[in-house]
Amino acid sequence: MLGAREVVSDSSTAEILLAAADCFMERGYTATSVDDVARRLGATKGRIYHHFPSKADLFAGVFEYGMDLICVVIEPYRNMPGPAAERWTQLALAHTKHMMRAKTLARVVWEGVEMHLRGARTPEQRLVLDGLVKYRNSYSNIFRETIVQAREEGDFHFEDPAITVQSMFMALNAPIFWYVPRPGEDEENIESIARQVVTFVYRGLTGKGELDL
Amino acid sequence: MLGAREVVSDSSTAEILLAAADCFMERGYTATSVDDVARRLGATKGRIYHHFPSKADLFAGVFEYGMDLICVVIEPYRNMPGPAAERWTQLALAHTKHMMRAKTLARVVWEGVEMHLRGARTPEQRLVLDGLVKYRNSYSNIFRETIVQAREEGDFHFEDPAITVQSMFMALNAPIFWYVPRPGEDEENIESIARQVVTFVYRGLTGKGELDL
DNA sequence: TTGACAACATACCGAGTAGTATGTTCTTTG
DNA sequence: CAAAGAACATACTACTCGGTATGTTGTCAA
Repeated sequence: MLGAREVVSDSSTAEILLAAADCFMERGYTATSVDDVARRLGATKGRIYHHFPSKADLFAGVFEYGMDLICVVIEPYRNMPGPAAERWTQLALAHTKHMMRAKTLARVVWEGVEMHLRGARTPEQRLVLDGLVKYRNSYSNIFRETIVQAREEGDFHFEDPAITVQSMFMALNAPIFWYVPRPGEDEENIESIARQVVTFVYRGLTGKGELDL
Repeated sequence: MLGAREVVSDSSTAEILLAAADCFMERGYTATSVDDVARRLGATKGRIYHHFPSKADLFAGVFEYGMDLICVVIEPYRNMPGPAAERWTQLALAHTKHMMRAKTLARVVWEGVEMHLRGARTPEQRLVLDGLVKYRNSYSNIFRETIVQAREEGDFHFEDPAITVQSMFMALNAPIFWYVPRPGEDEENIESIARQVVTFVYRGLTGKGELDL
């Protein structure tokens, strides 16, 4: 996607990406030094700069890796036949579960979007970020088209699609901020949480109740 | 709240807080230097360090200022008589509108919570952040108690209150990430957006529809 | 008038940090 | 087996940042 990088088949590069994801999640982009990532690898900067031209590109690599993963996760449901509302449910469930399973990568992607919204940065970093956010937008468009179609089919009800997609994603993504994996009871926990979160959003999309102000 | 600082009556200190809020929002905590804040003020570090012992305390000041403000905003509805569901609607509307009107401060508060969730930091910074997050939790407890009461009254339906409160707040806070104030048409815009967002969440809380998986 | 203190500005220090230039070792290929 | 390049490690530079120590100016009470 967007040129530059082939699929991460190199195992050394993949190892760097995972270590970088951990660091970026724990401290955030600016607070993470390249030396931090190297330390976590038991290596030195040399290794990282051999594979990535800059810290920004390392971050971009993690972002893209995270996006690639979640795209694979929801792929089976993208073109599912049947009502759009049911397709949305499967997409949302897969998405939300992945938010918890790959919490680290998900938060890096989040920070990437946040950084982009902040603006600023150097012109070249803008270009990189713009590309990444375009990737991210193509992902969110999958959901957008689905809920719009479900509205046309009479199952979902809302006014502005843009506002609705934002509200929806924020709620679905929420677990990446508070979910803490507990070894052992993980899988059933994830299932239960995802079900509750998706139910909440599903009701928000299907409900007809108006506010009496 | 939590000792240390009296109400911000000093105008110079207040000016510093607002400039700091702008900087923290634009670049984030770590990427914002004390010199950045000083530059925005047309001053130097000396002025800031005269009023705040450290960068962390400056951040804490902004956080506390932001929390003080939003507490004032929702105060009129805290003990509103009548059904909890209606009280929640008023609270949520006031909250969401404030997220857009005071977007800058709201995002600083957000980052404070995010920083706390990351853990790490020095022990003393932990103490400061812990206090701030306690403040923030007392705020979210207002909403928590309201929705639990509304459930007892039969208006809201959900399983785990913790999960529900998180999903709710994420959706209500969403505008701080994408709302961009447009001069002139602000107020009606804010009203419209807040109404749509709160309606979405309201339906999520009241709806009964189950997922068919 | 004067001394004391508040409210800053200026100058500086030590600790990082992104990035580079170069050395070293291992692997692959002709 | 030799030579070339990949995959790092080491050493270094230029720079930034949080924090402090100290200088300067205005204000105000005695």
